[in-house]
Amino acid sequence: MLQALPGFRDFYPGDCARRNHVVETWRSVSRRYGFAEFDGPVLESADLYRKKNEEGAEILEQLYSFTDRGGREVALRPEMTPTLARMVAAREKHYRKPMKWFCVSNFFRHERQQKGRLREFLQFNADIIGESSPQADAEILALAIDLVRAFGFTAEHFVVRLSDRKAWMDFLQSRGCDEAACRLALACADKLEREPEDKLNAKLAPTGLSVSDLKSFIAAGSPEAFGPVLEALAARGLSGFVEPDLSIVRGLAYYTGVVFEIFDRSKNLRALAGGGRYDGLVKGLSDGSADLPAIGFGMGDVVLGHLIDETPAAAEKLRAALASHLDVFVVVADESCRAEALGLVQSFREVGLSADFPLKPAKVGKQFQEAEHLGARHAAIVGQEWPQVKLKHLATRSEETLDHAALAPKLKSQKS
RNA sequence: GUGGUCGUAGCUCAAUGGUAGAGCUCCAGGUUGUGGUCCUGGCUGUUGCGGGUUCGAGUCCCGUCGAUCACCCCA
Repeated sequence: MLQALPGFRDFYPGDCARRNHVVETWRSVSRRYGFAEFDGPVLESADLYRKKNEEGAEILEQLYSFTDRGGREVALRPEMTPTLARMVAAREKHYRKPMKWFCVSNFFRHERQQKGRLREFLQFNADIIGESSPQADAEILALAIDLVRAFGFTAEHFVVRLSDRKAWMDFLQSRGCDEAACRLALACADKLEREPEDKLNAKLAPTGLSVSDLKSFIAAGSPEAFGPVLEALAARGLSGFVEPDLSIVRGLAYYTGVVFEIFDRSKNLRALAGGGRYDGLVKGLSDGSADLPAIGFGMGDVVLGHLIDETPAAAEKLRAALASHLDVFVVVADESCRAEALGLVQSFREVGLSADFPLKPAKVGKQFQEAEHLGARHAAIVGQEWPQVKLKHLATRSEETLDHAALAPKLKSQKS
């Protein structure tokens, strides 16, 4: 039997409910922060991604690209930032600054899948464009923290590691590194925990630095630039979620200031989210037509899902959120009353209650079983008593008899 | 792209080279208009696919596809 492509997922009803819950959580927290949702096309010109990655970057290898029927080279989007930069550049003058935008979209990368990494995934992105102050940095960090907290995680489950590319560049330049040497040194700093010291020292040779130089810079701790950001987070009561950690450099070349990654405390998983300040990127991607400072981050659904599953508190919160809740199941106790039952079902649905009923004749006992399986709160029994109807509250097993016309208004008022 | 591990029912897994099984799910029943439990019965397999070794392969060998983990990389 044909199955889904490697790294692509089927969303059966349970998976879909889960995904929707994640998306709705992202959206509600973002709106609380005053961010506006946007989206762009799933398919873009391949040039959009080539422009940003001149030097044979991995991401171009991972592009789902093809030639469309019009002879254009196109690609499924592997990330949002180029699209965002394009959109911002096109209408930059129409929006007041700062622009606080977020999106929840699916992305595609043709790479070998493993834990926390698929070929198609959902990612939340949030950016503040047009504001360079540390207040914007703190706002983005606070959003990232509250986004994770909204799933039931606390400071014992995750941590935001905060670093600063500018501090790194200042340090490297003070040691005489040119641009290429800086890039090389940052790449090595990113691998300090993963590659043996002598190998890294060999790589670092052109920069005139050594592993111990990098380590002592990291050990020097928190640069002054963190001050305002940390204060703004402290004022929100969010200090406990952030740790200055200069060992975070992130792979991308375009970051210019604060960078951060969110990790689970057990460090079982790859980064839950990551981002930073990229003040030159909009200008670069728009060929100079718009020059705006920006900071943003992304959070994927795959690692987040793993962490939820591994954290009892979060898993329980998700389970509770997904518990099915049917307001009322209409039991057709007497088939001769099916028409009346249908009318009753419709009256529930028209006032906004969720209602279900058996599509074919079934014994009353089976119908109650069905009501249970569907997680119904009430059962309404339509039979010989019509126009009177018995209403049963399934959890308490209590019953009352009401006129059919009174049922929908009653349940509706109870619910609200 | 490189390497390790693993592919048996819808799901989770058994079966020394010797007749492919269990639990759960699902479906149907358990006679009068009331429940998640319980009882009975039933369905599903070219053991991922293709070769090979063997009297005989789910089991051993090769290939292939898929899954998974790591490397790489992480926008």
